[in-house]
Amino acid sequence: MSSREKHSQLLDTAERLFALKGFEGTSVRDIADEAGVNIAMISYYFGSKEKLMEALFEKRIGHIKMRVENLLKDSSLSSIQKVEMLIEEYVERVMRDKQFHRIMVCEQIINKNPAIINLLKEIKLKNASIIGELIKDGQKKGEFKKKVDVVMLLSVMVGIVTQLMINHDYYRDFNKLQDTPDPEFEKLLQNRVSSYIKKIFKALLVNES
Amino acid sequence: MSSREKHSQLLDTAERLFALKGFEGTSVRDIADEAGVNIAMISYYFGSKEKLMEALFEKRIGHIKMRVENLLKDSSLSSIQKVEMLIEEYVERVMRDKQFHRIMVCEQIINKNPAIINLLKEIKLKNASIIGELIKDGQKKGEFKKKVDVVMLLSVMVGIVTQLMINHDYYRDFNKLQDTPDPEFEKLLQNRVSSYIKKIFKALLVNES
Amino acid sequence: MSSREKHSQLLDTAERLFALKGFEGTSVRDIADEAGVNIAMISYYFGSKEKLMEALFEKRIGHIKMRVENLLKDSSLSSIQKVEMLIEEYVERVMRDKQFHRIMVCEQIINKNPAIINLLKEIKLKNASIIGELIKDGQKKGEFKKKVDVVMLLSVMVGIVTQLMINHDYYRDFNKLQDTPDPEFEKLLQNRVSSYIKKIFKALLVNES
Amino acid sequence: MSSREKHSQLLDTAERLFALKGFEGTSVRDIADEAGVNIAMISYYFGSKEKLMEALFEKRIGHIKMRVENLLKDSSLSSIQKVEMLIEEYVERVMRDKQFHRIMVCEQIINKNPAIINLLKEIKLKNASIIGELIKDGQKKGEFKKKVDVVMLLSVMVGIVTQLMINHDYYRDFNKLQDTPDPEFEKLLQNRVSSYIKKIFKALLVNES
DNA sequence: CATGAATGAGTCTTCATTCAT
DNA sequence: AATGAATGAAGACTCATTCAT
Repeated sequence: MSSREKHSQLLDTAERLFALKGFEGTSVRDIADEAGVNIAMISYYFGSKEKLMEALFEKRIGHIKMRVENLLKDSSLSSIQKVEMLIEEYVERVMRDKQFHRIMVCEQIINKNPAIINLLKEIKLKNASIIGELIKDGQKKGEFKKKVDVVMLLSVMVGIVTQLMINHDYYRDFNKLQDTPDPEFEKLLQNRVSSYIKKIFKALLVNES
Repeated sequence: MSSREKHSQLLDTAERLFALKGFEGTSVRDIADEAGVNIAMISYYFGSKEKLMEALFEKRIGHIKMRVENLLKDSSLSSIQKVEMLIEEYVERVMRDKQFHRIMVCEQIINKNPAIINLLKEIKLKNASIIGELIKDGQKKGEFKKKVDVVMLLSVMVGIVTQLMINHDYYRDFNKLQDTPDPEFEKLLQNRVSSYIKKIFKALLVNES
Repeated sequence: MSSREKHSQLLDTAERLFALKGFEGTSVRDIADEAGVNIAMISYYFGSKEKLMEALFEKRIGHIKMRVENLLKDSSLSSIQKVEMLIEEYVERVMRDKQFHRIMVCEQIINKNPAIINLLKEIKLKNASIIGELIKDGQKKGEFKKKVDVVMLLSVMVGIVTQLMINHDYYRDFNKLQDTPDPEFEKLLQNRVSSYIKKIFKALLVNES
Repeated sequence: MSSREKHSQLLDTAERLFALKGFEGTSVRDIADEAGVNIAMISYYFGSKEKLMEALFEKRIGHIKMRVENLLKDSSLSSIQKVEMLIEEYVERVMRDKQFHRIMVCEQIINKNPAIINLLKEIKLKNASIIGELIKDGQKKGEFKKKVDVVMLLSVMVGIVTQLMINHDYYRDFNKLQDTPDPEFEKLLQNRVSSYIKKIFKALLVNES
């Protein structure tokens, strides 16, 4: 196993275990053992357990950033179409990176590590401003309502997705979808969540006329 | 300090610290010290740190149960009114018991303690069935749409409230409400969240006609 | 073994091992094992390895303080007699507490622990001022020379005693005193050191007339 | 940086850090980093951390040897003059190589490394025999007293110098010499120490008549 | 019934050294 | 000859729990 591979193996294992047992509930020994790597490598590569966590956030945080630069420029799309694409992308991303999203939720609640808190604050502000731009654009075009609470809107989207990630298995049980194969259920849930959020956003954003 | 008082003091302190630093991040010594109680009392009263957590859940879990028994029977209210009252009550409850709600979110994600997991599953099923009844009632009366995804609906409500609890301070900053006094801001946020969820529920539930 | 005994046993063992292998060269496990005490007791009793060291200093530091309050008041003694008694007492004390004195010398040189550095500075200043008083008294009485460098004088005494403590075995070998029994040699060395320092002090202090 | 330079750089840095933090308190990584040299070089060049220390002693130990070969032969000088020159040289040497002297004192006290202990024993014996010769010479010439305790005499010199090296800053403070520039104070202290030791040696050695 | 004292297992981290290149 | 990467051992310390009183 090469240096790069070990590095990456450690990050992956850490992500899995942090999501499963929490940061404090996971020992560096657990991570090293499961990654098949010497325990000292964690300090060697990352400096400390905390820094390992930060490295994990830095690796994954790009996945959280709204990638809408191109979207914003595309004049062939209506504002609501842009918003819908954004929702789809976000839902897909969270469902794909469930483990990291779980870690992130807990970390926001417990907020101990200042480096991570800052990283998240930064991301949130950036996302809010991007969405804000998109909405202003829609307002100019007369597509969207005049008064829109951006943070509330984002909280709606993020909250719903997060909650359904948490209720993932429970949703399956309650709706008697245990026999649906995993990937199919994932797709189904993802679509439902997407379409729900879109519906909600329409109700909250679009001028009814 | 009497036995009852110590017991209660320990639970309160544990709740505060678990919400602040997480379960694993909080030591029984921290709890005992801050509660002004001998460390051995935690094992003595509750059996173990895990059992203390379970006791906390058992104490607070009533707060999570939807209290709709009376609501359901009241024939003077329309279904949508009942739903709105339910939303208001839930939002108020979460915002009041923020600390416990924080703990609960993390515990659902990390899910290590089976006793708690079962407790939560039970609660969720019960809540879903109660809401299910309410909705069926509304459907019979023709107020609500035919097809309603109950778990999705609950996830929308819970997700939004949770996310705004997490974003509490960030929401304040972003909307330049730092100067609004604490209790006033709490009330404001609570109202906004309530009215948003109500609006969303209407859009998802009510027959447009 | 009672609590007090363990406490004391740890201090004694620590003193022995610190004198033998230095502070950094001694592990808390070494100390605990040799003291026949659980390793966790060191943190439990003292807080940390450093605090254990500080406790050791606080216990022994009284031994270093010049105990001359009574001496100073005694008007039946001449100033030079007082100085001689002081020397005797100091030499005896250092030779008795060799282990601690060894630790102290190293700690002054390496000076890492600020608490100990301050303790030592304080002691040094106090000792210097006490000796200063004694000397001023002798000067008033015309017994001592006008110009006396107090710190230099103390350094002479402390330096000589320390050096002979260090050269203890070597002195024995060089002077072919291997066959002299331990306690006898100790006494002999102590007397020689005392009388040497007295002689030197006389030469440095007393008015030749 | 050439091989020689790295070698030398490592020795210098080690000397500085050992004097500052002690042998055990200094890690090979510290040394290598501060020397700007790869960590592996220490084992590579010297074999081990202990061997590095030994190399340091071998490099510096010449500085400790009394250099009196020429002095002894010079018939134009009186014995007491020779002794005085020797004292001056020694004081100057210690004050110049303070760092190494600090290390040496600690190493004598802790005595863990047998190689170094032997080296020091050898040096001490040699120094004692050289001084012994000088004294015997003075005795033959009738300049010195009959009975002289050589090791005691050396201990007096070494002890005083060492103690003033340790009390360096404290001496400055106590005598309100903080404003005297560094090199000037060094010179001043060196002169005072020299003259004190000379005075003492005279009192102990020279026949009063 | 209540508790101060005690403990062994576990935590993260650092260490000097070695090895493959 | 020289080194970046790697490692097992050891470091100090904290933990939840237990037990004698």
